[in-house]
Amino acid sequence: MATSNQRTGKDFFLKDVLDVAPSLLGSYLVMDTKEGIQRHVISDVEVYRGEEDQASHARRGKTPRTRIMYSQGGLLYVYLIYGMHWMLNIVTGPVEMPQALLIRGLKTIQGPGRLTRQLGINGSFHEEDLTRSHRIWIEANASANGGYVTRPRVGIDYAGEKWRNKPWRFILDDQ
DNA sequence: AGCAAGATCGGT
DNA sequence: CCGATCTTGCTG
Repeated sequence: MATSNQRTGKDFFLKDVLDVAPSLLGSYLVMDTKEGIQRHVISDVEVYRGEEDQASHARRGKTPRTRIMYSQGGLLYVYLIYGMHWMLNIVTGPVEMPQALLIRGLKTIQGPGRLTRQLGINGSFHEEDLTRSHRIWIEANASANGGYVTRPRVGIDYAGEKWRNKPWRFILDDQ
């Protein structure tokens, strides 16, 4: 019997970000564009977890910028860095627990700033709901291989030794 | 109001 | 290694 890929629902995003990260690897980031439906395999993600995490934007608590991270999982957190690169994040976990996953790479496009530019993701996607949006969502990949490696996160030297060294970057095997 | 820093990237 | 480019949040 033919089965089509199904949009990932709310429950998937309500888990702890450290559980969501490996299960997101291999899944499809799906976009509905003028050229039709595009599916990109997610291959590289990074975890930001709690106010204690000195690498996270939430380290200084709830501010206008970080308010989105305190939302229920399933929303997008999209922000501009260095005045030119849009960063694509997925909020995870329950309300009032600031967590997010930075999408660092797809199988076909490496680099968080490069992939948003190529896919046309910008500030208009901020706070978009992945479980309801008609232009962007996540689909499970039945043929995904579960293998991955972990590495320290990139570009967070300011976070101090304890947080700098957390192996919270998750990279799919066979890259 | 002013300022320093930043979850990056592309070119020397 | 360095500059681009602009938002954020802290300081005063």
